[in-house]
Amino acid sequence: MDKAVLPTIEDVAKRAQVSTATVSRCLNTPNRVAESTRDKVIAAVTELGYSPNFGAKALASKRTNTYGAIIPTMANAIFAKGLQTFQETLTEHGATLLVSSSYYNNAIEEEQIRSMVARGADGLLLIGQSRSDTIYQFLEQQNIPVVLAWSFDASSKYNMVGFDNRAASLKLAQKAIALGHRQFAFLSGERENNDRASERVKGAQQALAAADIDPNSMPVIEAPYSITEAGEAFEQLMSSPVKPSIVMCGNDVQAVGVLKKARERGIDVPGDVSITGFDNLEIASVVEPGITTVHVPHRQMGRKSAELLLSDDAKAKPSQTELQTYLVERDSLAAV
Amino acid sequence: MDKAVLPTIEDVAKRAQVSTATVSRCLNTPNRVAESTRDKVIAAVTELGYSPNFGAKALASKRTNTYGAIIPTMANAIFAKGLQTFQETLTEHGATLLVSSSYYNNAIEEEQIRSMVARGADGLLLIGQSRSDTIYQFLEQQNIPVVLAWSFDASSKYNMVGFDNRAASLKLAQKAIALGHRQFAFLSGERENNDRASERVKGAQQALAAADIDPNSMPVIEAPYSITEAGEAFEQLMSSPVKPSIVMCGNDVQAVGVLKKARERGIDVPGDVSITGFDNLEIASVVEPGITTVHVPHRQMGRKSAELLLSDDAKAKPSQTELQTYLVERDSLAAV
DNA sequence: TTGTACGCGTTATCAA
DNA sequence: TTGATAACGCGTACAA
Repeated sequence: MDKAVLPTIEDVAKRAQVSTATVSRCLNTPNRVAESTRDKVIAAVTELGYSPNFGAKALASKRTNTYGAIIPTMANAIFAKGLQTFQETLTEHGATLLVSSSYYNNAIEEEQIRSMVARGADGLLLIGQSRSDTIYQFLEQQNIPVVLAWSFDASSKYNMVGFDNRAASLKLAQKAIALGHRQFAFLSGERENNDRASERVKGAQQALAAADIDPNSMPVIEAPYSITEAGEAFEQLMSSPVKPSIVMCGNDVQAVGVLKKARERGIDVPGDVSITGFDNLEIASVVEPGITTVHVPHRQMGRKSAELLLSDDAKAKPSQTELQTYLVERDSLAAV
Repeated sequence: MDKAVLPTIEDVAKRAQVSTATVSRCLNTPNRVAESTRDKVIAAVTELGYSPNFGAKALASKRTNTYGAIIPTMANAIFAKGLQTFQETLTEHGATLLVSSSYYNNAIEEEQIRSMVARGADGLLLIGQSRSDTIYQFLEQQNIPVVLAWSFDASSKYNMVGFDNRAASLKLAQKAIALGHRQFAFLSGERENNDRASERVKGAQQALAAADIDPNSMPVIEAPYSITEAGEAFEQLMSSPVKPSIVMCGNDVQAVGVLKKARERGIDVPGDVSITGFDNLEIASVVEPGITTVHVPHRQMGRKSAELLLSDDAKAKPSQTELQTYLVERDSLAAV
């Protein structure tokens, strides 16, 4: 069976006895059409089951009404959750979502950006701000609205919807210091090209410095955001001559990995060592003990990003929206 | 600043001193072009930074090289994981992914399907098989290749890449029966328009019947796939006069919710009650005790679905691919 | 192997 | 408020 021949705008025009221009106006700017003719056209449209050809529309209008999101990976729940509301908001406004992933790799991300632009994306959601000048230039040349999310920088020349990773991590570290911790270790995500990860480490270092603890006394070790690899990193950390009283983790997945490994090794949490996470994923709330962490408004970020992209403001002067985080205290962090 | 004027195929043609037809051939069927001219064209393309206009290409070729996935929600990790590999596979083949979500609602899904078709999707990934005849007819009329995933039905007239939910659940129930359980309860996801959920319940019922246990002795209660709501459902289940020795859950999220609530109520797992999950998410492996569950090949499903859609087979005779599941035994299920 | 020329289905400009 | 018509940029017969 051949692909059924779909009705075109011309078929509708003939049936409604108007011009194609009128049909087009009916669909796009209905208030510029007399009600009587509008009714005729709408009738013809429904009778024929007409729906405008996407390619033709894109070609003529130079807009696709689709927006792209390039995230490190959907397998990380924080991005999946944010993406979900991003898509919801787009859908509410009749727009469509294109998705691809960068695997925390700048070169791949750059490729995806170019590909999405070539696909006619009307705007882009990107994560964080560390990428090459080349690609920023490219985006400016193409004049594609962009929103950078999950990070925040008030002085950025781009649209941002995010939160202050450093400040949040600093607050968490201060809490630990107040509980008497002095010997810190940080299990971070890979920091190259990941400003969220590096800011979280810096926040902890800053808290230590402010409390007159040498920031260099805190070993920083990197591992992927995976339960097993975080567990291995934890063993490495604990095999050091001076054992930490607290291990701060780059996110909740790592924290849970550390907790699991600690359990296997008979290390009591928080008796022998305290653990903190980041993100406030469900997983942090169901383990025993619950992970003390930072709540991040992932869903809000998705929504605000979409709204910004859909508004015309995104093309005008850049806007920075800072969202708030807060501490979630559970039992994995205790007084030393 | 206006949107920069992008180079067209004509600009490339002039620069390379060939016709636009040759440029087009160079890009789409390079083997039909002499190497020497090909080099000239490619040089011109890179010098100008040319990239074909998406709308024009779609209009002329009647293809968008874009595929749509409509899933219940990305917030459920199983779909996020499957979607991730689906997208990876598309990207490997130079195709792009459109995403939207149905919230387990048939009417919304139908709307999304129509929208994606209108957007020129070359193929669609859908979850499960329970939907209206109307929409199946629509898909056939439009002659859009479709793959139904996460379910399996060898007799389907559509492409399927999935697994036997009923058989997997049956196996799990049999294991429990072998361990001496007789008093079952089932905490299911909402079964309306969700064949995966209803098949899982049926599998358990079938196992009971086969063991001469009255399937009606197993209360079935529905709850959303959420930790807190599963916990509430569990309380309801435990307030019944005859308490179950085992609660089988529709998925791991529910199982974890039940476990958490049990802990709060001082109910020992598996001492007082056994729990089983479904999906083998990470979350099932990090709680204490670990959740006995069924491993589902989510990533494989994503990949196979994409491959099928990208191959021309998807348009030809429907193909059914059954993937295998297996039991993951942990400590939440024990002898009674 | 290459070029000419038309068609794809809309939107948008301009006149009426 | 409506209609005629020229773009929009590419693919692809068909011809050379």
